[in-house]
Amino acid sequence: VSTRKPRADARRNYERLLSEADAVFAEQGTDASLEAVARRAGVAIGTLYGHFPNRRALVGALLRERNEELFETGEDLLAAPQAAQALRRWIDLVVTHAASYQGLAALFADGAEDELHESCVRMTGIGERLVRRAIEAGEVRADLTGEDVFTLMNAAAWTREHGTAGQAERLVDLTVRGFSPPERTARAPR
Amino acid sequence: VSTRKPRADARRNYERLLSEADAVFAEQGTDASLEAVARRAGVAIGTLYGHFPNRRALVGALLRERNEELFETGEDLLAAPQAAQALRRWIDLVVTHAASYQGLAALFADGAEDELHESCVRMTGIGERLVRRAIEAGEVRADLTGEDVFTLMNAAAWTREHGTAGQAERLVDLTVRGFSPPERTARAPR
DNA sequence: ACCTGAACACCGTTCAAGT
DNA sequence: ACCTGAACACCGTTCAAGT
Repeated sequence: VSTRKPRADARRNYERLLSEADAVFAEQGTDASLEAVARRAGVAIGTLYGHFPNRRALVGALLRERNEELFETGEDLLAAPQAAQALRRWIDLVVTHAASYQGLAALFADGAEDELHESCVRMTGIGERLVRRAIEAGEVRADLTGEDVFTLMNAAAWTREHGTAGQAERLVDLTVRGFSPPERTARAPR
Repeated sequence: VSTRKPRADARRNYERLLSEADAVFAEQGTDASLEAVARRAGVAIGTLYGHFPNRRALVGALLRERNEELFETGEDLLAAPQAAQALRRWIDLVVTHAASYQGLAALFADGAEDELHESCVRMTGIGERLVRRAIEAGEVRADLTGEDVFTLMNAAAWTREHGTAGQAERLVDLTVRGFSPPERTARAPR
């Protein structure tokens, strides 16, 4: 349903809304007043709703742009030599990224048939592949799932929002330690 | 600054506000409309504010009553035979308890000089003693702190709110596994 | 095709007036 | 000493009217 040539002012308003939303959400979190976003973008509130039917749509459009780089790094990590380390690095990256807007973790976790949900799916996909690789390398326990990783990332991002970065890092440290496979009973002699 | 004899209607309003707040928060979370609470309690909104200057105060008063049993169980756990198991049980109890009102984890984590904060302090206190005992028994790593436990409890409670109970349990499982002390290098012969 | 902004509903919080 | 409820500020969301 894409029109080929959006009106020039519409395109400009769309862009300004996105860039002001980025600034406002970074300052005040994703619960910030949408009226404030419209005001700062210099348009009426109805214009904002014309482009984005709800808050999730606005955040979703915002992340589509912001996430490109993150996803590329994620793909690269799939080729990194140490599977478990790569997984850990991915977790740290996403947690840091998610903490850029306060409230984002909740939007991720709540889910809906959304563009925002698309971001989650892509994130989960990369996480799942990283997990599978680490399992095959015997570097994490065999029952670890992509969902476990998704859960941890959201929980840690939320902890960053509502606590210190240190607490969040510590949570990730401890949980990732729990990823390790059970102790081997005996080591084969050489 | 406590008056000895509060007026009978004031006392009744206070109680009704507490009990309706419990119901409303259980249904709609701690972000629920305070007007709705007042309405259901049959008092004007100003009466609610007269008794509780803000939302945190209302939740705090609510928890003071609700937590008594929890804290008693916590004290009992300090005498349980297996230190690490007791710690784990404590975590599960608090997570379940905290999940009774959606949004409670955020109120816990955000902190302030509050009655609500008092509940957190008592919770943290019990957690710290359970951790110390488990460290002394050599059942968890020596660098584990009460704050780690507090962080995990909040993160897991939040996960329960914004996901499934299964995800939250899994997060606790994995993290608690990370509590374990590093593998012993050798076992002393008998 | 898009934008405007008034309109409606709802809420948090305060406070002058009552009893 | 406590309660009432109007008042103010603010926000989300819709939609008829404009261009």
